Amino acid sequence: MDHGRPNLRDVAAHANVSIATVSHVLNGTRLVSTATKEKVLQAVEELRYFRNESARQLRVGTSELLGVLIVDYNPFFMDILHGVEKMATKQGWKLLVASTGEDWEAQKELLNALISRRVEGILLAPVVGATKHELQRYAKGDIPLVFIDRIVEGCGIPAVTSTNVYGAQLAVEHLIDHGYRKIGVILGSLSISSMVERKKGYERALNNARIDIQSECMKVCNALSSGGYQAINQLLADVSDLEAVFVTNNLMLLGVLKAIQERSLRIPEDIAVVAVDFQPWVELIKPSITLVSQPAEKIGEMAVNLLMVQRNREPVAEMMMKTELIIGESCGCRKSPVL
Amino acid sequence: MDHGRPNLRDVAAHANVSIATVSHVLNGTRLVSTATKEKVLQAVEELRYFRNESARQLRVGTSELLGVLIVDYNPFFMDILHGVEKMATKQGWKLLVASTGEDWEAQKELLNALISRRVEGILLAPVVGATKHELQRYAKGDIPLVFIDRIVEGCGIPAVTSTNVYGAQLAVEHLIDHGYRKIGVILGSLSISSMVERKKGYERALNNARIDIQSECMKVCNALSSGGYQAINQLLADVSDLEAVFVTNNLMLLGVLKAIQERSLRIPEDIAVVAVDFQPWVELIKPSITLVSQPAEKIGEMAVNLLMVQRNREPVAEMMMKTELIIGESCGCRKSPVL
DNA sequence: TTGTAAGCGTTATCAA
DNA sequence: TTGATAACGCTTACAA
Repeated sequence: MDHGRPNLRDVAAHANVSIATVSHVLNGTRLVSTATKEKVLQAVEELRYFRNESARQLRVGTSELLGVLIVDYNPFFMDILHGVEKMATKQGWKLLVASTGEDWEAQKELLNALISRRVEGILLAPVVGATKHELQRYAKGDIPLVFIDRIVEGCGIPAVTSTNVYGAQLAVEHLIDHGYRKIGVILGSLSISSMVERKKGYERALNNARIDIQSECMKVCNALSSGGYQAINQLLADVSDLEAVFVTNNLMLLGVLKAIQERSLRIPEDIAVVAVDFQPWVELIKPSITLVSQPAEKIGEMAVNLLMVQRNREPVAEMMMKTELIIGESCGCRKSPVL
Repeated sequence: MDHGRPNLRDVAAHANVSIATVSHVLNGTRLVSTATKEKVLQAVEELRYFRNESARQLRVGTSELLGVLIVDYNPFFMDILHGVEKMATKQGWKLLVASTGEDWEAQKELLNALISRRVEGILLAPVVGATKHELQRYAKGDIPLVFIDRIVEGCGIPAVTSTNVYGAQLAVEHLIDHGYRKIGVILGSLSISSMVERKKGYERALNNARIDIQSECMKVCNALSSGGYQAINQLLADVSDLEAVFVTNNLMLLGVLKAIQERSLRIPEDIAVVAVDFQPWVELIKPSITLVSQPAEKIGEMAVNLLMVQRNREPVAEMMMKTELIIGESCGCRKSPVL
């Protein structure tokens, strides 16, 4: 019931041709004389005809929609979305976007909605609580699924992530090179693979340097600005001789810096800081923040590529994008003065 | 052709009931004995049945999709999207999101795609070059359209914006109250209503204070960080005795601050700064930036509300959300020290 | 309490 | 170069 909208039949009648001819003109799917072609196009214009996609989809089976489930609308996922849209557009696909808000039930409902719409593929940042078993059911379906940013191991779903362990290790080793020994780390929920990996990188760096890992140096909080704020305050309370801190995402960094400013601590003299995720604003902070940067946009692009590979029934696995350590001054390095 | 997927008929056969019964069970649309209900549900489970939305939509006419066309994936539109999703979810709608990248042709193509999918409504940040005439055609259709953030006047399309003129005026008047007379303004393209309005606010403030408006104090640039960077440099070159600058969005502010840092200018002693759009990071800048803040999330929520009002065929017009001046130190105000 | 069947607007296979 | 027509999978009047 397409509320009074013209359909192919209306256009056909208006142009005095058959319904099939109109369809073929619109799709360029067979030769039509220029005369009738023009008649049809004019009728389309006059009646303001717009094809009913759901009818087309029902007949032909392709939705030309890409489902993207992110966690929330934060800058990191925005960069990913940008990359995703760029690649999706090349296929003529549009984006069905939703945020799960780290809620497993919401994610389930959204996955079902996407499957019901027969999207061409699903990009998913799996949510805390996502269990292997339940996700495997979705992997079994004929809609290709690719994890972004995070992973749930052992459910055979390919993923695009970044070299989190290595990046974290690099960052913490850099702190160690500066001579710091009491190094704290602020982590989001450890049910999320990326956080587990960053923790592992932190531990490796300390182990390699034969520094004891102390549980009070490790704070787990909600991965938001507010969490970072609380965590750094706890860290400073619990570890009196804290020299440096590794902050594992951009949102938490905001809270950490806020708390440090409130306490009038100097960076890096009183406390050195290294964090994860580059965002343009960090260049403005004084001293500039040393960061492990992930190529978020590239992650988005690769995820769509991986999806396409998977649709061709080729075997695919995890793909890790290279992180990079961007040296600022917050670690203790001195920047050469600007000319 | 739903590639080997089970459909209602399969489920019905598997449960030994009619196709109608299955449909009714799934939709709770008529009384079914608990016995058969269970049989059906089990069949659904066993066959992993997922309703084909396009078939439902074809039959019933509703897509339960909301089209959202933003300009790009920047923090301001993210906040809007967050609000939009919140309200859309209450209706059970999903979001079809795309960015126009300020490209009129892309916007046209995207609008057509949304209409073809029979979305329940369209939220649109109209693009530079969007002419009244062409947009009116879309307004005539039966899909409700609401402008967000920006407006194209005289095409009878309702909009949710913010009090840009007033906000800008307030900001510039605040600078004037500090005694500044040489006040520059950095604007994005003037084909965008919000920028025109902020310009108007700037001019009003100067006029009210009987300050001459000088064309070299007004720089128009692309509304990105790079644009802000170039614009402030030009401004400083052209106006040797510049005292203050009003920056009309958050992205441009980034570039402006970067240039100011590079030149080692002090804020507010050498140049005072007031800008538009609050983002969390500005709290970390020293001195803190004085800002006109727009309630971006609320704009998104209201836009969906307006859409619904419009669907009920009630008359609707423009709706302006209140901006707020957040006083920082960059204008010359002294903040009381933190306890 | 359940079943039958028409029809939503396309595309694509025949046939002319 | 064009037309008639059978699906696609669902909802929903109407029957039983």
